[in-house]
Amino acid sequence: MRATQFFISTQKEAPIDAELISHKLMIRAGLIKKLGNGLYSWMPLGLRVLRKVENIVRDEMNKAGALELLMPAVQPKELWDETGRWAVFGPQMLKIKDRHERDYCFGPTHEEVITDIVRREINSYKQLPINLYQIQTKFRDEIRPRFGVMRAREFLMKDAYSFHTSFESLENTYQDMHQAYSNVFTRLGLKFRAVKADSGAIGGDGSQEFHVLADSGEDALAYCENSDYAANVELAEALPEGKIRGASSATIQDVETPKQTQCEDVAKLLGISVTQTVKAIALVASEKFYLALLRGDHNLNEVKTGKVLGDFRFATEEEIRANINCPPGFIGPVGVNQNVTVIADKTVALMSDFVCGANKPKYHLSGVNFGRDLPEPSVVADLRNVVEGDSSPDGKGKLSLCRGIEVGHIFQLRTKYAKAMNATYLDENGQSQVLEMGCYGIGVSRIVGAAIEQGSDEKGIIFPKSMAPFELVICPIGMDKSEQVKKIAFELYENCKKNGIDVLLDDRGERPGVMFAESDLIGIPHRIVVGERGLAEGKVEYKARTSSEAHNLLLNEVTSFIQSKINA
RNA sequence: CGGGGCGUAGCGCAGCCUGGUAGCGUACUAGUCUGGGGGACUAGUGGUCGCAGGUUCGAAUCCUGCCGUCCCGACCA
Repeated sequence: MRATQFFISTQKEAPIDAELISHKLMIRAGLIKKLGNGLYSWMPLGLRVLRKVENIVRDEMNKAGALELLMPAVQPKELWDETGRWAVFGPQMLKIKDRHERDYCFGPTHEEVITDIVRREINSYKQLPINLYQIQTKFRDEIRPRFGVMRAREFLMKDAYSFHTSFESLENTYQDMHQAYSNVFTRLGLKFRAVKADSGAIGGDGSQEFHVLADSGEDALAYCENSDYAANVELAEALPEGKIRGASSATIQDVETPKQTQCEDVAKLLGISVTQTVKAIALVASEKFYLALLRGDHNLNEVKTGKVLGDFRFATEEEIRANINCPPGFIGPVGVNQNVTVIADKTVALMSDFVCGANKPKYHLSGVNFGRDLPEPSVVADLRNVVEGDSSPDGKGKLSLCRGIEVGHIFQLRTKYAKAMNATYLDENGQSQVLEMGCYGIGVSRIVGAAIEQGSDEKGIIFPKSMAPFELVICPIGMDKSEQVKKIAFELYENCKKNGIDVLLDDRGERPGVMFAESDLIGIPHRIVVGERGLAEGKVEYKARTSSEAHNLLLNEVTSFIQSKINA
């Protein structure tokens, strides 16, 4: 591609509303343009990157035996009523009406549509298993779109759906998809990790997420250094230390804590470890008032808590005062009335001689013990987020934490959708059976942002070679002054093209600084500079995007050298 | 949806408090000089100051409402 026949529109300054480095650089490099909240146009340069990602995803899906199809983006309400998800998805689904006032949505996902296709077309066990996928635009009316294409409302997704006669068959395909996903992210050149995950609104039984590792990621991940255990913190099991509660030795007493409302401050005042304190979090679920007990240094895990209480919310200050007659900051589980249900994290349940709120302003209690000073908690469950150093649930060491960007998610849906939509087949015995189902998503457009989070420097984007918009840029210097430079640059360009190199010839006649700054900004991995200086010796200059040093190449070795770099 | 901020040229901003000629940087156009890391100079193009009301002789500026957008909390590829 010649730059004069292409469209490059870089900016020196990033828009003020861009927070993440990837968002800033994608705007500055002119890969995307914002149209509205969570809506982005992919400019020709950005689309080249997106297509490269898409093609790798497609290739690996095909290799794994999945079949590509394309379903409508707009879907009728009736299908969603069959599974009850018209209501469940709620405002996240963009609902629209046609001219006849019929209800439709712009598809946020396609379980219903694919299940409808399969129940009509698949009748026999002989046709199974089958794995169908598409790469298509989705729309989810996110509560808070942000970070450019990382959390856009409209985005490009690869979604695959498999159907089976047995759970065993589903597990096989699930493993195949797991491998295919690993292949995709490896080929893309990304540092990633597969983790156990919560299934969320999609539902089903087992699920795993694939995360690109980045400090800016929105998800916290826990993993074990000594084993392959890894899970989203939403799900990662938090084990208590030890198995039995220590004996009580202290007597319960009031301690004055005039200003200390947080466990850390109380611990500091008393000169004890924060791990000897217990915090009580007031929650309301189904109109009932709960106190959730956590160790002072632990945090409530809302996904886990939701599994215990169902839909819940934090209590308001008024509700707290009404139920325990005490302002927040000094509340605790001792001496509460019958309206209050105390639930405890597993770690708390094993604590003895602990410190907690006294249910009167400016006081805490120390030396508190279950069974003696207050009843055993009504429920003991895993309610907290794991922290660095917790024991790994597989018993093989300690957990570490890192952050990730979710770029893929695979689910074993089992019969959730097939049952709701009556998707059946006839087995070998002529019996009607419900289909087993799996589904597998990759956020194609998100991957571009995630890759930039992993690869950039002060000059701009450092794309992995798999996704760079061009593999090579040729920068002729003083092209309009030197016929020789121009001639050689064009010859090199033609030669590279002939050899299958994805090359950009910067024939705009820009000054060298501009060409260098822009090609670095957009992340082209390899650069050849053609100038009179080098040509006098029959040489051109090569520099890698990631290297600070350049070196000379003989003209006749350029294409083979670049090819070796690209294939390395 | 709750809390906070911001809407002035493609992008980044000043002007608003104290009402009276709409400005700066960058980008863009033309020319000259330049020519190995976003170069210099000169001359230009480009804005119904988010929208609608109101106050006023006069509103980017003051008041009211609406809309958009961003940040902090609950969703997801």
